[in-house]
Amino acid sequence: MDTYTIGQMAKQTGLSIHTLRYYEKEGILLPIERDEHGNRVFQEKDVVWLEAVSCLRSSGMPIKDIKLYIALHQKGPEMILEKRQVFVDLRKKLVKQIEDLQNYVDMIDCNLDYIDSGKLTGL
Amino acid sequence: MDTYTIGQMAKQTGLSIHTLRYYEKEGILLPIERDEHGNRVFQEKDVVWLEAVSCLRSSGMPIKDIKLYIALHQKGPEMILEKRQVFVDLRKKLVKQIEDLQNYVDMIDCNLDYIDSGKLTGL
DNA sequence: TCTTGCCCTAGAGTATACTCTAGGGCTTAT
DNA sequence: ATAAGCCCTAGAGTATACTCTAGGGCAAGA
Repeated sequence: MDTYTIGQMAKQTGLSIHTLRYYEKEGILLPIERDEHGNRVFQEKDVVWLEAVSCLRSSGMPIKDIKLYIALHQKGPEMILEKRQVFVDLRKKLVKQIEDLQNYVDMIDCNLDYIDSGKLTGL
Repeated sequence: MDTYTIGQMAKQTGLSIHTLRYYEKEGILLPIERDEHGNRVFQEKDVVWLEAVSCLRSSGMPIKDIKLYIALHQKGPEMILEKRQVFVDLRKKLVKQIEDLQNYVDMIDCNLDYIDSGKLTGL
C-alpha cells in the first residue's frame, strides 16, 4: 500500500504544500491520517480525491461548495442521491460556463474578422 | 446623442454603481466625460465598451490584463496589430478553458454513469 | 424649505484563496 | 554533533475584486 508525504503529494498534484494544508484546514480533503510524529500520510484515495478537488477548483467551484459535497460524502452511501444532485448541478453550471466562454470566443472571432478586413471595431 | 448617468449604466450593464466607479479608477474604461457638476456622462460607445469589459471579466480575464488592452487602444490605430494579438491570446486562453471545462463535464458524466449503474465511485 | 433621490470623493471593509513566516521537531548523512 | 532536508502549527500577510461608508452637493417636487 503506497503512501505519500505532503511533499510528494504536492509534486503529484501540482498544488503547493501550503495549499494542501490549507485545503485540509478548510475541510475539503478526506480525513488525512498521521504517523507517529504527526506527519500527514496520504494514500492513493487521497490522490484521486485531490485530483477531483483540483478539477472542481479550476472549473471555478468555490471551496465552500466543495465542502458541501464532502459533507454529503462523509454521511455515507445513503447520500448517494444528494451527491448525484451535486454532480448534476455542477454539470449544469459547467455547461453554462462553456456556453458563455464560447460566446466570447465568437465575439473575438467577429472582432478579428473586422480587424482583418481593415475596419476599426471600436474595441 | 443619447447619454447615460452612472445609475442608468449600472442598470444597462448589470454592474453596480460602485463597480463602475471602481472600473474607472482602475483605468479599464474609456475616459468618461463629466457634466458641469462633475457627474459622469456615459455615451453609447461606453455601453459597448463596458459590455466587452464585462465579457472579458466573466471569462476570467484579470483587470490588469484588460488595462493592458485599453492602454494599446488609447495609443491609437497604429496599435491594431498588437490589439489583434491580445485578441488572439485571449482566444487561445478561452479555448483552453473550454477544453478544461469540457473535461470536467466528461468526468462528471462518467461519475453519473457509475452512480446510475449502482456502483460507488469513491468521489 | 425640506425631503427625496440622484450624484460625488476618499478611503475603509469584506470575501476568497491562497502564501508565507516564525518557531520548532524528527531523521539521515558528514 | 551539526547541518540538511524533510515535517509540524498558528497566525500574519498578500492579491484580487469588489462593496460599502462617511460626508457632502445639486435639483426637483410637496
